[in-house]
Amino acid sequence: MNKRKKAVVDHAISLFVEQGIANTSIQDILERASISKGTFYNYFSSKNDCVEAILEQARYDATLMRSGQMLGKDAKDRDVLVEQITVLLLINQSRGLDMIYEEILHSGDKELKKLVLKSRVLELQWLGQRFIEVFGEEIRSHSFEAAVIYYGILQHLTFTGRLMNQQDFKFEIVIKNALRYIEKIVEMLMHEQTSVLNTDDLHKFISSFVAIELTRKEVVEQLEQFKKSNDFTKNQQEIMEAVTQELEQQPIRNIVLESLLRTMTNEFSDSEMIQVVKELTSGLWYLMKQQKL
Amino acid sequence: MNKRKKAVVDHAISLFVEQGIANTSIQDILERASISKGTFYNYFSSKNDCVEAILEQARYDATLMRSGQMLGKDAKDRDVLVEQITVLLLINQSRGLDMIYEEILHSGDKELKKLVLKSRVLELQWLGQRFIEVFGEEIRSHSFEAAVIYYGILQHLTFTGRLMNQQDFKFEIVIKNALRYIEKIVEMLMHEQTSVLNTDDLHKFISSFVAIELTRKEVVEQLEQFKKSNDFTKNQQEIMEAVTQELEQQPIRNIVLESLLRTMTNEFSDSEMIQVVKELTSGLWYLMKQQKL
DNA sequence: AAGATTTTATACCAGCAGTCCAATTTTGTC
DNA sequence: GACAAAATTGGACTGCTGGTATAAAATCTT
Repeated sequence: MNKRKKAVVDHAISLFVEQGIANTSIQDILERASISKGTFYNYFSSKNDCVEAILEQARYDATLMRSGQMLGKDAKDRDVLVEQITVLLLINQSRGLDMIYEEILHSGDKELKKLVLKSRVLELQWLGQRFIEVFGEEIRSHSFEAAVIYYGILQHLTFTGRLMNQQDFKFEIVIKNALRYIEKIVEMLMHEQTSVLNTDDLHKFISSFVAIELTRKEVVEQLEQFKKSNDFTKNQQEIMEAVTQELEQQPIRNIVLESLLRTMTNEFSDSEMIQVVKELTSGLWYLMKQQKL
Repeated sequence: MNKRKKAVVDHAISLFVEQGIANTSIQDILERASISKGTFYNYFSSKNDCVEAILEQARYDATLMRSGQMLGKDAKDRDVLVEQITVLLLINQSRGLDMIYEEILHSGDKELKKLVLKSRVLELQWLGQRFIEVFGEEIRSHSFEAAVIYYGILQHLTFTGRLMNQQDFKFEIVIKNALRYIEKIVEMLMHEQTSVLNTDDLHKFISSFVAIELTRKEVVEQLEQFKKSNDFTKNQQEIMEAVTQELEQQPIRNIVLESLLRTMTNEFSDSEMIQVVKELTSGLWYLMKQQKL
């Protein structure tokens, strides 16, 4: 993204945080960013487009940060999980993004809503996955519901804390406490089988956000398609080749595939294909974690 | 309220539920309600005023319903609590009010936000109070935090359930499950003293929503009213007298008043007046902390 | 220096909330 | 039923919004 464009985005964020998205007019943005209307509409096709750029940027930063964070650490370690959640909440809060998310999520705009919803579902899924890693494979069938409950506790407590403009409000404590609560709740969920979210609906739901309809074969085909084009760097070609190879193995070595996917995402991060690549990898990731590869 | 005005409110609600508040123009309301612009602005001074009327109406209905519900029932009975929460959620959902609440709460409009916030805080306080009745006096200091957590769980689960447009989503089950979760959580809260919400801030916060409009004079008058009744114990009469005296001093010695208020709340804790007394004391507490006495 | 691109500044459109007001209809009262 | 008071209508008007269009100026490329 252009340097100046990025500056506009930053100014827009600060305005949105200060007075909400709906209450911020484009005129406001123009004045704060010291640009003309023409320039704004040269960068963004609409106000929504500007918000989308913000969300995009945030999601990009978050995934980048999180993937770097786990490297070489124990997936079973609760403290690592706490740290991961903390970091995410902190960067969201420091930028005021969580309030923006909430506003969009409860506003009328369907396009933006879908975007935020998508990242939230992915977030919940990620958390559910991490719960499985930390609490054990046996909670798998309740992991998503646990994640939903966990976020509920977290969000309401922080929201109320912020409302009370409590100075000594410490994220880390809430995160840790809630984690211990959720541990007990998961126990009860398993012991008494009292799920609320129907698992069938759940899979349908998640799939509608993640490209679950992908099968291994389809991914391979798509990668073959890609490779025909010549617009790729050597690195990009090689990593695609490696992924294809791994996908054609039986059984697939998850650890290897995981590593390759991470690298592939990195390798394409500056490319225009990044969106497509991300959908592919997240689809594969989902299949892998669901053991459906 | 006028019959016709009520019809307008109902039409407005249906539109707000269908397409959100922000996305509903006054023109839309005029057309659906088959009235002219002049009439609308004869009823309401603004669009916000119309929304406020809706909220007012809802709050009125809710309190009416809830007060009738408890008559002659055991305050300690968990099933009664479940029933109370269920009824409230059901009427809110059936009218689509909860979505309206959420939209307002996460929108930019400060006036409406304050209104919704107020009813939500009162709601939380009520729930906390009921938790004390059901789970026992010893959880008092954690009751509000428990209420916050409870609502968090409830809201997130129902939100996600609705998102998945799950047909077999049963409120009652969520409410019951969450109640058992909260039981465990309260246990942990008490056992390990890991509150997140600072109690001092909490009192300030709640007080800012309850009985702000109280002035010192009004409190004194109300206490005088009380003292005319003979239904009080000697202790209760004496503490009321002491509070009155202190309030008539200039300047008021905060430390003394604080102490007296605490004692008064204690002394009335078993009385039916406890709610009124609490409103009085929290109002005073707020004034005191705001140095407006 | 010439040409391409970006930026600016402004005028313009339609839709919005809200005001104002004269004309009309409904309603209450005798 | 007559008549005054009150409620309702509907349109003109203001000022703001998001968004379009465009000619002139500034900046970048080569």
